Amino acid sequence: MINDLLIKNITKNVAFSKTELEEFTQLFHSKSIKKKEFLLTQGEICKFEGFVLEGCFRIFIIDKKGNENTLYFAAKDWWLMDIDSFMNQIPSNLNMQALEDSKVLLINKQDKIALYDRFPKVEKLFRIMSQKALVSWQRRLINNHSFTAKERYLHFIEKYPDIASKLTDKQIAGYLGIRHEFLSKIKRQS
Amino acid sequence: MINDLLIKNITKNVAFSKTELEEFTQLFHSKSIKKKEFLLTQGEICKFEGFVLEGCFRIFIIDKKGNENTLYFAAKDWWLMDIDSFMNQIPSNLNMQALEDSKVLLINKQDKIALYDRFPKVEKLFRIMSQKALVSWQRRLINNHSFTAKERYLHFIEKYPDIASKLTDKQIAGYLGIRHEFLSKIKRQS
DNA sequence: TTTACATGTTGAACTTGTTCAACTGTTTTC
DNA sequence: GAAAACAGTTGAACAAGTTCAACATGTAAA
Repeated sequence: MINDLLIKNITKNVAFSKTELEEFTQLFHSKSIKKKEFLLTQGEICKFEGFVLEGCFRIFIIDKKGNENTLYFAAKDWWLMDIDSFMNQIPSNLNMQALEDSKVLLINKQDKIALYDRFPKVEKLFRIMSQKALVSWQRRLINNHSFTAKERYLHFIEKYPDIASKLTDKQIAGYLGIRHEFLSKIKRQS
Repeated sequence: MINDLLIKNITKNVAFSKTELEEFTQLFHSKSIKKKEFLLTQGEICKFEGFVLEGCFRIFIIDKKGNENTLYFAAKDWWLMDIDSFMNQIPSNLNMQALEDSKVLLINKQDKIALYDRFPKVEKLFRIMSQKALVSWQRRLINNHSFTAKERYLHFIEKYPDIASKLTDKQIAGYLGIRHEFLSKIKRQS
């Protein structure tokens, strides 16, 4: 079944009954995105929260200097959304691009609200998911402060080898917060 | 009333009835912390979630090089907690130090769980709070990647003048992710 | 299959930020 | 009120990371 991965993902955090899970997953609709195409581009309002079934996405911002700054990569079994744009219905700063042919499950705002209202446990689920994400963002900032680019690079390819293998060096550099020329120099010495 | 600030803070995000608010706030107990004393030190398990009534705290990590890396400052009307340590009852990496004589409201884990179970709206509240926090952590990481230390410094003192005025330059440097000697040089030129 | 365009590499000069040490000025503390 | 401890400043040498330009390589497209 197509929703197995989603069910497995959510029940890791909160227990749901079979019927609850059915109602839950029915509100998601699947969408295919071809390599290099965008699920969201900056300026648009983010009308969905998404869960990756297949493939991989790069979520990035283009900053004032024109650099592509990658917030995170969302591979299979990851969530992707612009919370700010979705919650407040304001234009997004984010771009979400498929790195390969991908498939996602999406839920729109009304259905998400309906889900929250129908099952308080969904609030708990997203509360827990957000708090876990918070912890990893805090860690990432500290890592950026305490480690050199080389250390961060080695840590990244060790921790996420599957994602790293799908990326160009430019994209990895955009995640590490360095220029790709410098990443090239780092790789030479290591 | 001592709890007015807390009530105002939570009702910004979720509406509660008067009786709900009473039950909610009753589970918090207040604690005074003298300047330079610690609400939490690394190695301890974080047994509380806290809300600052008065004063200001610095939440920092000591990294492998021995540098004090500040995650954030929590002034009046802010929450402070080590989510990871609190949720999973594991030793904390964080230190929470009062920058001046301070007063906090604390809730322990059992009471927090009781609160979640009693009022599903509390799940919503902390879900929303966490998601908002997530957005600002994402922004902060991007800012760290796209701006120089000088730009980050000027941005910080403009955005948080009240907090900045309570801090030593060493503490500000620890938040910006630079050495205090360099901050001194930045200030000279600006 | 050739063209065109992206990605990756390298070097040289440059900017940003670090390190260490010495010095000065301020708070604590006894 | 003196001594100790800490915060801030400065300079010089250094390391980390950027910029720009030139070239090489790979890859998508016509």
